[in-house]
Amino acid sequence: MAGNPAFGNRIRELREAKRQTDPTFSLRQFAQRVGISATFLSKVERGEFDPPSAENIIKMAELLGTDADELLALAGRVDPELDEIIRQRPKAMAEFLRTAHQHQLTADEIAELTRRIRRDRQE
Amino acid sequence: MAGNPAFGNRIRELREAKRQTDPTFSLRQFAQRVGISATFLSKVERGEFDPPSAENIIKMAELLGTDADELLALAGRVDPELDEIIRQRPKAMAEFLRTAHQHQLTADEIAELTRRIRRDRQE
DNA sequence: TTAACTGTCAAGTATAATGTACACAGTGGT
DNA sequence: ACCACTGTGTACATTATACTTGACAGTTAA
Repeated sequence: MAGNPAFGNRIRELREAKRQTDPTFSLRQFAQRVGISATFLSKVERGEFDPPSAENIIKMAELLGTDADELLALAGRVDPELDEIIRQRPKAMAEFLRTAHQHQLTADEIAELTRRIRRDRQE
Repeated sequence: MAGNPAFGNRIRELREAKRQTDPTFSLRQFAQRVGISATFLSKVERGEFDPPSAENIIKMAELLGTDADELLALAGRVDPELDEIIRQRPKAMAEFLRTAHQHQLTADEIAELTRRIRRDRQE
C-alpha cells in the first residue's frame, strides 16, 4: 500500500465536523485520544500514509460516532472479529458470502436475511 | 504467531495420504509445486513456523484436493476474496455475520439461507 | 510580542510476516 | 560402497506494517 486518500479525507471530514461543536477534536488531541502521534494522523488524513491498524480505526469510529465497519471497509480492512466468525464455520460462511456476491444481493436484501435469523430464532 | 501444529499436522496428513498413490507428493516436490522451499514446508508441517500466506495455502488445497476455506481457517486466516465481498456491503454483511454468530447458527442453517438466496433469485 | 496553539516535514524505528540457502543425517535400492 | 532420495537444523534475508521523535512555519488570543 501507499496511502489512501478516500479514507484520509473521510476522517478529516468527520473530525472537522465534530470540531465545530467540540474543540478537543484538533489533530493533536484526537490523535492522542486514539493513541497515535499527530504526525501519523496528519499523513493518514492527507492520504500520504496507509490507514492505521484495525484496532485504531475502531477507536476512531467510536470517538467520531460513526460506523466502524464502514470506516474499516474504506481502509481496505475487515473487523478481525468478523474473520473470526467466518473461521468458526468456514465452508458454510464462505459459500454464503460467495453466493450473496454472485447474486449481487443489496444491503436491504442482506438485512432481510438477518431479520429472518432473528425471527426464526425467537419462536 | 509462533507456529501452528494443528495446521501443520493436517497438511502432513493430507500430503502423506496423497503420497500413497502418487510418489510426487514428497516434501520437496510438493513444496516446489506450491512454490515454497522444502525447509519452510518442513517447519510448517511440524508446527515450528507459521502457516504460509493465504495464496500459498490456497495452492496447497488445490494440490491436495481439499477445501481451501477449511485449511485457511485452520491457519487462522480468511480468503482475502471473502473480505473483499464484506467490504462491498460492510454494514449489512457485518450485521449478518454478528447476528448469525449470536444466534449460533449451524453450518446447515447457514446453508439453508444460501439456498434461499438461489431460490429467490431464480424466479 | 510572546505564548500557545494549529498542522506539517524529514527521518528513523521496531516488529512481524514470509520466506530462503546450504549443509547435514538417515534410509533404501543396486 | 555408493547414489539418490527422504526430511531437518542453523542461520539469515526481505518486505510490509504501523508507527515515533523532533523540529518547523503559520494562525490566534492576551
